[in-house]
Amino acid sequence: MGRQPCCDKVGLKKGPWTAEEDKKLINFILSNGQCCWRAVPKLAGLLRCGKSCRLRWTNYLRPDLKRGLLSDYEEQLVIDLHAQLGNRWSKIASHLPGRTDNEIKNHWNTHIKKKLKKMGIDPLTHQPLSTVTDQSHITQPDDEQQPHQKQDDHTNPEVSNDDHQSQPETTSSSFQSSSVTEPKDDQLAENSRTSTLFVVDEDEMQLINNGFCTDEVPLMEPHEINVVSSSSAATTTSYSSSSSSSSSTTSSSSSNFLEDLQLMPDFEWPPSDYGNNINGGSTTTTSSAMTGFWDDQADYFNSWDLLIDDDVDRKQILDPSLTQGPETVLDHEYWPF
DNA sequence: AAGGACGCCAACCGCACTGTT
DNA sequence: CAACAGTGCGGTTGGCGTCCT
Repeated sequence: MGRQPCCDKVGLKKGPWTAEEDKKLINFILSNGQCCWRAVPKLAGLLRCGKSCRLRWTNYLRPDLKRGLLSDYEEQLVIDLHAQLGNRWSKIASHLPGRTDNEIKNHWNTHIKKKLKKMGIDPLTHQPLSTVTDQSHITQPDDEQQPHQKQDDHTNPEVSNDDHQSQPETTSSSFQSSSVTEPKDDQLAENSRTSTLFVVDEDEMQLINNGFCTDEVPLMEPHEINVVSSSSAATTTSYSSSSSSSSSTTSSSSSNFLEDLQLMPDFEWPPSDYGNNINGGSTTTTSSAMTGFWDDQADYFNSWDLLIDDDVDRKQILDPSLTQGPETVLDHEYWPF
């Protein structure tokens, strides 16, 4: 039985998103939160499939995203996590605040892979290349084959949701980490306890263990969403078209987008409090940090009229008593459908 | 200066998983 | 329990920008 396509593709737009579309999507999620992605394009007036909307939001528009190249620390963390998790990018991303699986995946394929190869380490097995090739070409003639059996994990009935019992021995490589643990993952936790290479300090450890999961974070406050100015919204140029890998152009693509969307010239993005608190604490801390930011930026909402047309929606967002806290803005119960 | 090669990344595609009926 | 709907995830691709010749 073939799966039904996620949406009726006839008449739907594909390709890079325009500022206008971004605005509509932000506007809609701002008012209604994240739910029922299939319904989003219709309700938001977008000629996109829901999947595309979700992707655009999670990978690009979400305000808690970090932009720019991965830091050395993040990169090392990715390498380390990859040694344990394989190509499970979403899981890896869950350990890197503000990073998306797509971003990490891209970074892995474009930067880290090469780096490791240069260092004489096989990016697939995290073993020294010489010994790896001896072993790998026997069972994995294809250089790109996955050592961690990502797909098989899902289909193996003996494997639980977190499915790491199928982790091959190769994961206990020199890149094993002592710092990365997943509460639900006994096998990985066990591996982690026995490995030593990647050491982080306590704060980092706390950050990692608290699992600032990007997938858990989308509870965002409306004030976190940059407002599209009428001028930038008028353009039909795709922001993504300016993206590039070089550091200079990366900033131009990523931050240009944010800059373009900013309405208030002195608006700090991301809020310094936000970042500091994230780096220093748990998701709970983050939440309170966000609340603090929320308070600080209360006046900011006065300029939202161009984004939110519906007064009621705005009141719900602006009035904490109506929202019962910022998070409720995205509460699914808010959805009238 | 021109154009081909390469690198990068946003977005798409399709399968898998999970929850609901 | 099967069928279906919704969503998540990872692999792949298209297009743009930069580099190199």
